[in-house]
Amino acid sequence: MLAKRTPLNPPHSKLSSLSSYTFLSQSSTQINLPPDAHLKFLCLNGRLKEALIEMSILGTDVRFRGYDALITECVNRKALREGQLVHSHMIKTHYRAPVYLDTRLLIMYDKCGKLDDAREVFDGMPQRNIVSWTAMISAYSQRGFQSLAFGLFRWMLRTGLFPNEFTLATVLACCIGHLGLEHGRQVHSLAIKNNYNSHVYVGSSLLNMYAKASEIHDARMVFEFLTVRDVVSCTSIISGYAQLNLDNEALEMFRKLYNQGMECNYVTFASLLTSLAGLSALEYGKQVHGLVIRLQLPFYIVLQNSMIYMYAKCGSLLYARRVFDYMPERTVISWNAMLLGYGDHGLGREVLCLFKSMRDVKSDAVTYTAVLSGCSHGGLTEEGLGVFYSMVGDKEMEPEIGHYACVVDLLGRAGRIEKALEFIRNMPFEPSIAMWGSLLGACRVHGNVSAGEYVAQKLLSMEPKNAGNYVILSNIYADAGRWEDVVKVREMMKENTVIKEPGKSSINLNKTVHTFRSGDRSHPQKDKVNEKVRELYEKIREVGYTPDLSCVLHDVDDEQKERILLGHSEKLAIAFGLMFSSQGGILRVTKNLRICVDCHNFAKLVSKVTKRELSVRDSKRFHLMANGTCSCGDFW
DNA sequence: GTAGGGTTAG
Repeated sequence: MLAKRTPLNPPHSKLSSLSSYTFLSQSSTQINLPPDAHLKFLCLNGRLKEALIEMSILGTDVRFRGYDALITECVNRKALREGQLVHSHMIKTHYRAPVYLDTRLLIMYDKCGKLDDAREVFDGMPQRNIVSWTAMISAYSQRGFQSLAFGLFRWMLRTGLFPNEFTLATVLACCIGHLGLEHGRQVHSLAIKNNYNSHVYVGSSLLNMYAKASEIHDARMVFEFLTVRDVVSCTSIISGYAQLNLDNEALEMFRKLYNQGMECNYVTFASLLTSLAGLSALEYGKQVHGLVIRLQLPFYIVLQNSMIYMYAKCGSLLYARRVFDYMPERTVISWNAMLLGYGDHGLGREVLCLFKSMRDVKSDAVTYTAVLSGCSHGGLTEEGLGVFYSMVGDKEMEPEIGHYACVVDLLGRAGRIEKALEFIRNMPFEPSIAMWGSLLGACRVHGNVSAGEYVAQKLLSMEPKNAGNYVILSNIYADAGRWEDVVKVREMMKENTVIKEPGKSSINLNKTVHTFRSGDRSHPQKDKVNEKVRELYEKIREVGYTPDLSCVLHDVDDEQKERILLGHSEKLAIAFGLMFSSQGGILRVTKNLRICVDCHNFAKLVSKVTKRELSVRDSKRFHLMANGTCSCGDFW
């Protein structure tokens, strides 16, 4: 109970020679405190000025400890004003600070958010050591000034100073992305030369640097060579996979390390949940949620955000919303994750309602992307356009190319294709692949052949190898009965040696992910599954299904085309789900590409004849199919 | 005294 103690003032003449002060506690018990502790006590109680008066009469050696104690307090409490007072006191009293104290001042300014003042201290230092350099490099790096940080590091090397493990870990963290990779490799060889390579801080910084530059094999190599692994290095490799969408690898890595007894914290789970979202692995997601509760991890916003995203991506909007509603505090990312979830499901009204209720946080570029694409997926054209023009009017948020792409999508979906083309002509960006791609889809839905040809020409010149674009153009010609042109599309495809990304669909049953590929011949149950597809095919033919042969661009007869269509991965996954799931529940299928028209028709009618709800998540959005109709309104 | 991993889109 130091708070109410009053220091006894010993005669000043004795101060400098004293190594401790005597205090009287409330209960009159005498205790001794060293002078730096006393100063700290004054500082803690808002009596900094008294502390500084006492400082003026202390001997040099004691003043060093006193200043150190005061600056430490200021750093801990991020007390800039007090820190500035201590600094000016040092100047006014002509105190010659050793390199240690100057470094502490530099750190104080940095921690109080005063980067320029930190640099001023750094520049004014008569001497600098490795700690001063590292602290300054770290200050720049942590505020995102990567090139300034790296420049300082190079300057340090030129002075002949050698980096320690702190410097290396810091500087590697600012070698981010492809541009940083070259620098990062040089720092890596420096680390090898100095035997810091397997240091756990340097190592995790290093493997993170490689992963962020998409060099995941190098990242893994660094991880394998670590002699000591801790929660950060383990999380780094998992999140490395997760950030590159290598979701299976992330999950496998987590499982392996978890079984080896790795320590997990909220960052580990946040990264893992991103991958589980990618895998639509709802059951695993729930298990992680349960584990987080069992471990009694506190409400870290980052983790809750990841949880919202996972539930939404796994089709459980109710759970996503529950997590969102229970959050004691939210960031813009929490709102964005929820908005994106509603948008993915085509719930435009919910998107707008949530957007209007945003409080305490400022919307960012992602918020607007989520709202605009949500309006588009929900068919709310005018509302979406209103949001876009409010952005244009609001000077604080300059629309980016992605926002313009959303508007093209909005107009296209509403059938206002000429308007969309005009919008593209007048916008301040070069049109992107995404814009032409969404317009081509609009031309198909609205049967606009001439615009479709124009758009396809633009798109194919930018992206000649993407098979999906040819398929949609073929659909457009087929719908118009222009069969000769369908043949031409097929020939164009051959000329361009198009590489078709293999279609893949998966379904989660009994806590196992079952994945099917187009024309799958390797699945152990393939015969039964094919039989089931055939059975469904016969049933839906009775309610009006005809196969859309324009979805097949192989040069084969119609019978063969039908066979190819029936082998599409989502049909296999749906059939498998119907065979092995319990009656009544919703079937959730995830596909890596955009669903084709034929599979879309197939799934809608299957939902009708089997009276089962189907959820197909493709690369664009969710399609919720029930009783023969789809939540996308046949537009995607 | 100085250090490493993280959540939302595309």
